[in-house]
Amino acid sequence: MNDKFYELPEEKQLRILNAAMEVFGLHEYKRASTDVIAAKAGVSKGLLFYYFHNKRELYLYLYHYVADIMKKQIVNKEFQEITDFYEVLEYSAREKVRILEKNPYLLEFAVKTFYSEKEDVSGELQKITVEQMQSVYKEYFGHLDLYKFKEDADPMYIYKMLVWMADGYMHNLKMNGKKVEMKPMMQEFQTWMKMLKRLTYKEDYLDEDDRN
Amino acid sequence: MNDKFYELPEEKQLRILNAAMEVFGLHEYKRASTDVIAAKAGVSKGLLFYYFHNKRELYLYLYHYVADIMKKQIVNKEFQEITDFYEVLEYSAREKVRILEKNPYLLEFAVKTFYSEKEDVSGELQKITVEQMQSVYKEYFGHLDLYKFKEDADPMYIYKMLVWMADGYMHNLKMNGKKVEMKPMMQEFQTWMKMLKRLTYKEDYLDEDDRN
DNA sequence: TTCGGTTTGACCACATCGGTCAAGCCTTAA
DNA sequence: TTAAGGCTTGACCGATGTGGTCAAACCGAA
Repeated sequence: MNDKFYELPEEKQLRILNAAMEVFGLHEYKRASTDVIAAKAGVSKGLLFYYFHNKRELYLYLYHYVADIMKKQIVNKEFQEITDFYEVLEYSAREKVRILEKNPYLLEFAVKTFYSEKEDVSGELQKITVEQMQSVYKEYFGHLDLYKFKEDADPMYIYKMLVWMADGYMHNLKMNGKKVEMKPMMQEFQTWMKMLKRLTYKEDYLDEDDRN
Repeated sequence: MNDKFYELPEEKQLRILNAAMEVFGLHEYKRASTDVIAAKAGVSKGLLFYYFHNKRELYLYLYHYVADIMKKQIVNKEFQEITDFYEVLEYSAREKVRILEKNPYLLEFAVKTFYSEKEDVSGELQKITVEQMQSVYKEYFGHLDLYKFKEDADPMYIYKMLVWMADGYMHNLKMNGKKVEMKPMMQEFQTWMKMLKRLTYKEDYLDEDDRN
């Protein structure tokens, strides 16, 4: 890509990036039209190709951009200092939702990126995602107080359950044409967590208000 | 559509239907190519349009076909006679998975059908799905022993949680490029249900082996 | 006023796709 | 053996949409 892109006013960069995220998020790679992206960004197609020499380059840049945002937000100081499993989950859930509110099409883009066939871009992407998943897992479980769990409760498993539920929950919203909003989603998420905590923690580590 | 289609040998009907399910499941409506469908079915494009006069008709037929399969399997005699919430869930889960094993692309088709924009087909579909959802809900909850639940446990809510988890679980599989298989999925599902049962049923209605 | 980088959008060659149809194939019946 | 008629083919077409190009216009600084 053309490094001049970075010298654009941030507002213009964002207009282009967000437009691209929206279109790539709404359609699969091949049908995501550069014409539409340029139009949504309020910019000529020529300019788009001036900064990103071709569609593939734009897509890949976008991918790294999105991945960076998410990683930076989640793996930060505050995060490292929390040692309770459920507190970490709640914290990072909150952060994630905050990002989604700021970048409305980030979610769609991520979903399409993971679930579509990717075609042209396939090889390169597959590698990145797997690596990143593992690194996130490590980050999550490295420094946690796992002794609070009952013997027969596998934290990794609990974690996955919650992820699946969140995933399914969002799909359900989309199916009904609703937007992904912070408040109700966090409320759901907290209900689930409370329940699971009560189920999986040893008696000693349950607070008074966990119990009802 | 041309009623002659029904007079084809079933094997040929299925070849066409399955090919269409695969292609519509893999790509969104507009990019699902009739050329490819015909090729996968081992049939000329001309023949495809001889039986289904246009793409839209084929798609709509396929939708009803799939919906029928699922409904027939789930809402049957055996089903009506089960009155325990969790037994019903397990039964219908097992049935659903059995169907998925028989029709490998049914799942993909269903997912695309619910989540894609549908464009041309939109209006008609939206109505069908909503109605069907409600009818399934009624079917599910109409004749169940809901008194077994603790006061603060909402069965509908539990049901939704399980649906979300299953949804998320399958997406997770797909993300890792794995197939949706019966055994591990049912195992997961049963673990979830056991846990939820222990949490949500009144003490009196828990069997001995629910408790560990 | 000039100059160089930035921005435009008409333009192109190409690919894809839904749908058609004249022609062939094959079974059936006389 | 032949004629009829329905089933099946696939080359073909017009329409649409696409990524990418480029000469020209624009514009701020010197």
